[in-house]
Parts: sequence; C-alpha cells; structure tokens
Amino acid sequence: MAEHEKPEGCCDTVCVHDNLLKIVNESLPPETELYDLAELFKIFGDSTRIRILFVLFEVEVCVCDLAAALNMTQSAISHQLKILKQSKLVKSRREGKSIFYSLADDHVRTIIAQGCEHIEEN
Amino acid sequence: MAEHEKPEGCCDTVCVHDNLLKIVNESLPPETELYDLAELFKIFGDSTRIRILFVLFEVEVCVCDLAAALNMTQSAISHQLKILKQSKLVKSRREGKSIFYSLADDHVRTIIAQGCEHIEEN
DNA sequence: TAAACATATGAACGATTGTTCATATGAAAT
DNA sequence: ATTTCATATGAACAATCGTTCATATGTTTA
Repeated sequence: MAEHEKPEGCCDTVCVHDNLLKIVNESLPPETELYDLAELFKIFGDSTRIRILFVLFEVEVCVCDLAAALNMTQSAISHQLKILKQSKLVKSRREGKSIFYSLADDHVRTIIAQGCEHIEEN
Repeated sequence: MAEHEKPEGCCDTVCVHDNLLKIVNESLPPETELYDLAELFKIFGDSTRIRILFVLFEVEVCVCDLAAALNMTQSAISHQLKILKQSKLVKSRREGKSIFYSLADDHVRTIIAQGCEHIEEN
C-alpha cells in the first residue's frame, strides 16, 4: 500500500474509514490540553497584546510608559497585562510606585518568530 | 551604566523616558505586520481549529470524515476549513466528490509544538 | 494623616466570533 | 437529464472579547 492510507471508498454510508477514528483517539491530546492550547494562542491573537510583547522583547517597562508609548489608556494596558500575566507570558516586579513588566520566558519569542516567518512566506 | 536602561525617574511629569519612544519606533514592526500576526494567531485560538490541525498532523482527510471524527456538523467544519485555508495553514485537493485537506507547511507544527511546551511548563 | 501618583479592577457597551439552519454549488451515478 | 452525494456559503443568534469610564488599592511624599 501507499504511505498514508490511500483514500479509497470513504464517505459512503458510514463515512469515517475505520483507521481515522483510531488515529484521532490515539494521537489527539486530551480535551483539556487542546483547550488550554487554544486559550494560549487566543492571547497572541490581539494586536495590542502583540505590541506589548514586542516592546517587552526590548525593554522592561512600567505600565504608564507602555500606555504612553503605545498611545493607549492606562486601563486598557493594565487589563491586557493582567491577561498576559495570568498565562505566564509576562512577569512583574514592583519598584516604588511603579510596577515593571518583562517577558516571563522565551517561548514567546519563538512562537512569535514562527508566526512572522509564516506571514513573510505568504 | 547597566545593560538595559536602569529605570530611573520614570513616570514623573511626562512619563515615557526618551529612549522608550525611540525603541518603540525603531523595533516595532509596522502596524500592518502586527495586525497580520495577531490575525494569524487568532486562528490558532479556537479549539475546533486546533483539533482539526492535530488530525491533519497525522492524515489527509475529507470534510465529512473530519466532521464525523470530531463529532461536529459538516457545516461547522467547512467554515473552519475555509478560515484555515485562507491563511494558508491548510491546502485542499479534489478527488471525485470529496475534497481532501492537508497541512500547507510546517510552521504550524513548530508553532503548536512551542505552545505545548509553554503549557507543559506551567 | 492627607494628598498625589501608579496601577488594578468591575460594570457596561459595541464589535467580533463560532455554530446552526437552510440552501446553493458542483461532481458522480442512474 | 435527474437524482444523489460531498462540500460551501449566507444569515442569524448567542457567546466572547477589548475598550472605556468610574473607582478602588497601594505606595510615596508632604
């Protein structure tokens, strides 16, 4: 046979050739992981948060500076930082009255870099 | 000085220390690219589409098989495949009455793999 | 202690999104 | 040609999301 299951008489009466269900059951991660994955990517799916992350690629900033630099409300930025922090993409540190935000780890860089590559190739 | 601009008297009167604006202007990609990036990640931000992609990691499938395997409406799956195709994450091929979908390139794998890593570490 | 400043947060509103339902397109078989 | 099967698509509705506004929390300075 071929490498990947020649699609023979699929979609007849019962649809779903036998193997597909087996594949799905064996290789699909559990629902909760799929859900968490989607939740994670949802966070990258907003241009305000993307802009925040790009700034944090370069410097550690406080909230009001971020707001001013991105020309947005302090409240809007604060709401987004909360979301970024909840998913551990960003961490914070207090210094006097200000709170400084920075990247939590390096997956963010990789993920966004791959995204950029995909875009540039299309 | 330190490596990264010691945050001195920021947020006084004018907020935004001088360099930040320079950094933002010089290192932030253009608005359109940021927007496209967010649009791309938005696509990964739905668990139905994630599940579809995981299936396509393993096999090439037609729409009705996908629908049956994921236990969803043919229409719902078709709408999502359209979105995945528009952003070139997925490609399709006709064979008789059926249309078979498969992954368009390998960035998808990398991006999702990085997402998984991030989740498993938190 | 009071005033000023930086940030966080809850409620509300408009905008966007995913699914469903009904139906249209397009290919194969009778 | 007509029916059947596989897929695509438009409209509609509920749910989710991002921003704004008003206000609360918490820190510093006077």
